[in-house]
Amino acid sequence: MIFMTDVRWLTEREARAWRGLQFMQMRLEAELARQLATESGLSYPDYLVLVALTDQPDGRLRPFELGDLLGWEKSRLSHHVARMTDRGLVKKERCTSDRRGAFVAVTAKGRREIEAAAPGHVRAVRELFIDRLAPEALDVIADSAEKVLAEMEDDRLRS
Amino acid sequence: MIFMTDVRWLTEREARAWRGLQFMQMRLEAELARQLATESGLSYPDYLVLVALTDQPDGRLRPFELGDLLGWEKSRLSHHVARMTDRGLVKKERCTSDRRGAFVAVTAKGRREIEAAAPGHVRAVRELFIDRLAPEALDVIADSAEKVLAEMEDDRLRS
DNA sequence: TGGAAGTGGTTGACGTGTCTACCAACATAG
DNA sequence: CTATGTTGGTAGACACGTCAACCACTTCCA
Repeated sequence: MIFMTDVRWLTEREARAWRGLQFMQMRLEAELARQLATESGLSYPDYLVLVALTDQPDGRLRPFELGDLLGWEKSRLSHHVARMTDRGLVKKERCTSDRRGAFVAVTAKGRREIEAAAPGHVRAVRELFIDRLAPEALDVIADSAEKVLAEMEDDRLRS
Repeated sequence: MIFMTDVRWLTEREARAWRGLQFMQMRLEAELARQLATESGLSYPDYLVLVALTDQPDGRLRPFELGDLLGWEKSRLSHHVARMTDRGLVKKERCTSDRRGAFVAVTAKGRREIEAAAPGHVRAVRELFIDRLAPEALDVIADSAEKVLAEMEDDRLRS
């Protein structure tokens, strides 16, 4: 039986990291979303989908591959792809090898829009985040993220 | 005129930090939200609101103060408080000194629910994040977040 | 003092994300 | 071959977040 007194509350030092991270992330996402929305017709999720698709040689992916790449659940992906299809940014194609399946493919319009949006987005990521931190700090952040993600993955497999 | 060739794309080192951070944050938020939802009746936003209110001596705040504390826009706050009011977690009170204004106050039920939810949430934050990183890494993260946030604030004031 | 500008807060419409349930096709063990 | 479980994907209901418009009150200054 676990009692409340067993809880190890966060120390001031720990809380500073946790709250800081939460706040930074919230502000960064909001600012980047705003920037994308005003300088292009894309939302941040749209952008991520189009990056993943245009990284492929044939500009298309099976939905489950795209979902794994982005870390999205299949339902979310399905909804989002439907909205993007309505706006003509992507289209669906039949999959001949598995009749359940499909492909999500970037359209010409999708390519035009992401090529227009990418420079401004990358510039914003630099100005807001990358160029404000020392390379060593970026390495610590990258190492930390990989560690945390790897251990979450371990947990998932063990359960 | 800015040409695409002027864009300084992210180096592999920079992209590792940026993508890692994004992914970690996404997974952490999802996992914490899931944990809160299953072990209590609260969503993550509910939790944040209740923490802010119960931190106050009188358990209440003006909506704009609460919004500043959480970094939320007033519209978001208004919507969320309305939903929480419907569920009896908070209630609104009149503000006598400014007749436009109001207070958002925790109810007894709200207190009970957050006291029940907090230990599990803090335990999850520790298990998923805090306890998996060295204190020095946490300090670097805290410093980085404060730097990024401070410079965003500077930008905001300058513009 | 009266009107314009600013502040506190709400609302509605709409895009987004999650959960649950569901259908169709595949894989495979008997 | 067929029953059973698994995988790929969709659909609806609902919670959440943003934007723009709005109302009510306050502030301030001509």
